[in-house]
Amino acid sequence: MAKNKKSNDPMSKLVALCKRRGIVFQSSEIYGGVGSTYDYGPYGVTIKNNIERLWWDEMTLKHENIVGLDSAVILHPKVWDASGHLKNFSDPMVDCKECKGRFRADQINGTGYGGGSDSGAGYSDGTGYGGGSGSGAGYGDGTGYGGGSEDVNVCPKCGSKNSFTEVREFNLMFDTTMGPVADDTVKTFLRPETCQGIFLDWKIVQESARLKIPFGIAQTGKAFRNEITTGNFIFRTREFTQMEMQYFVKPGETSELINYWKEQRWNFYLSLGINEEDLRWHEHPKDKLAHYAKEAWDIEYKFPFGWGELEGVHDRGDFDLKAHQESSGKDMTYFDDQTRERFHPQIVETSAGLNRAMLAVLADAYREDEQAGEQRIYLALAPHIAPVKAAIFPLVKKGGLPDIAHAIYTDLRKHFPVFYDFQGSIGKRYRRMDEIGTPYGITVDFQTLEDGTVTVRWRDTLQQERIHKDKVGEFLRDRLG
RNA sequence: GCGAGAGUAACUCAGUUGGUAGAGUAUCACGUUGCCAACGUGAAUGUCGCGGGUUCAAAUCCCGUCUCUCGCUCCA
Repeated sequence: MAKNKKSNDPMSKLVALCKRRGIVFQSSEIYGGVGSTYDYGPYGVTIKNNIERLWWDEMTLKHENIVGLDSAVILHPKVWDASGHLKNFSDPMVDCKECKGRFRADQINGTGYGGGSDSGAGYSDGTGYGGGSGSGAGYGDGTGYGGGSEDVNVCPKCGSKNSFTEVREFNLMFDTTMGPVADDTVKTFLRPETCQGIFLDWKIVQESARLKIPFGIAQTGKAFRNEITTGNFIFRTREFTQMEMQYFVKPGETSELINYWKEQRWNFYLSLGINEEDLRWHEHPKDKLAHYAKEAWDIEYKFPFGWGELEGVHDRGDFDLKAHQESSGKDMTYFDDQTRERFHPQIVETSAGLNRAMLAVLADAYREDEQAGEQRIYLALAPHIAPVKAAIFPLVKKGGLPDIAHAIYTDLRKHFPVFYDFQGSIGKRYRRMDEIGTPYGITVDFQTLEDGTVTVRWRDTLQQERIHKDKVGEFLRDRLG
C-alpha cells in the first residue's frame, strides 16, 4: 500500500471515505491488492445496485418498446473477429529507448513494421494472440513485425534513429480457453463490451417479443478490458459493468433519435442528483471515431481529476449487423410489414459505465462543512440512491428508550433499508450515518415517553422536526417516492 | 513497459548513532451521557511488504524481489 497519497486532494478524500465506510475498497488486499480491481462493500453494492435498477427501470419500464436481455460473457470467438475487436483491440507497440515515447509499430515510417498486420490469424489456429498464457512472457517475440528489414526507423518524437525496442503485442481483450484438455481447447475472450450479445440475439428477441421498429434491447453486465493504463479509482478498471441499450431504428431516422436519446440520457444523470453544471457533452471528432461509429457523443462529468466520460450516445449505423451477417452467413435484416421493405436496422447506442456513474454520484455528493468548530464529512446522496434511508437511535441507553427505538426500527425495516445504533454519543451516531449519506436520523428521546413523538433530523442541514412515531413510515414513504 | 515515489496496527504516522515496536484516531465491553465525532476504565489488533546477507543483535545497514501510487505511452 502506498502511503504517498496527497491526502488533501478531493479524490484521495473520497477514496479514503469509501474505504473507511466499506463502500469501495481495493480487491485482494490481503495479498497486496491487484492493480485496479475493486470490491464493493455493503453500502457500495447497495448504491451501485440502486443506480443500476434506476437505469433498468428507466429503460424497460418507461419505454414500452424496450426489452431486457442478459447475454453470455463468453461468446463465440468469431464474434470478435466480425466485430473488429481482434483487429482494433490488439496493437503492436514499440518504445523509443531515447525519449521513452511509445508508438504503434505500424505508424513508424521505414521498415516492414505493420506490413504483416495479420489480424485474421486470430483465434482459430491458436497462435495469434498472446501466445503463452499467464506470466509476463505473453507478448510474443514479434513474429511478423519488423522482420529482417534493415531500413532506418526514426522516432517521431525525438528523431533518434533505430532506438526502438522489440515490437510487443498489446492485447486489450482478456483471452481464455474453453475445454479442460489443453490440446483440445478453443481460445475465447471475455467480452470487452456487452453490446455484441445484443447484436447476436436481436432477431430472436425481436420476434419473440413481437417488437416493431423502432425498438430497443437493454442489458447490464460486466465487460473486461486489459487496459494498458488504469487508474483514477473506479473510473478506469479492467473489469467493469456496462449498462447498454441498443436502439434499432429505420434508416433515415437516426439523427432524430440521437437527439431524443441524448436528452433522455442527460436527464438520467440529473435524476441521480448530479449537479448539471458538472456535466457536459463532448462530440468525438470525425477523424477519431471508433471503428464502428458514424457519430458519437459523450456525456462527461467533471471529476476531481478532470472531465471524464460517463456514457456514450453513438450512431453505430448498420456496421455490426452487416458484419455479423457477413461473418455468420445468417440474415440480419428486418422486414417492415407496413412498407414491405427489408433492410438492416440502423443502431443508436446508449452505453454507460455503471461504476463511473457511481463514482460521479459519490464525487458529486461529497461534502465537508463545519459544525461547532469540528469538520463534518457527509454524502449528500439523493435519498433514492442512499444505501440506508434512515437510522433510528435512542438518545441514551436508559429509560427504556432503546426498546422503543428498536421497535420502530423493526417495523421500518420491513419496508426500507434502515439502521439501528445505540453505541456512542448521539452526535457520533449522526456523523457515522452522514458519511454514508443516510438522509434521515430518527431519535427517540424522553419526550417520546410523554407524547409518542420522535425527532427527525435531515442530514444536509441538521434541522429537526418532531413527528409521531407511528407516522415515521409514512414520512419516509413520502420523501423516498 | 518506461520514469519517479512509497511500503510499520483498520486509518494517519512516530520509531534517535542497529538492542526483537509506540501514539492519536477508529473498533469492542462496562460505566457515564437530555441532540451533533463529550468523558472515564478496560480490551483486541503487527511475522515492521517478501526473501537473502552482514552482525552477539536488523523496522533500522547491504543485495535482490514483489506490490501499490503518480506521470508517460494506449484508450471503443
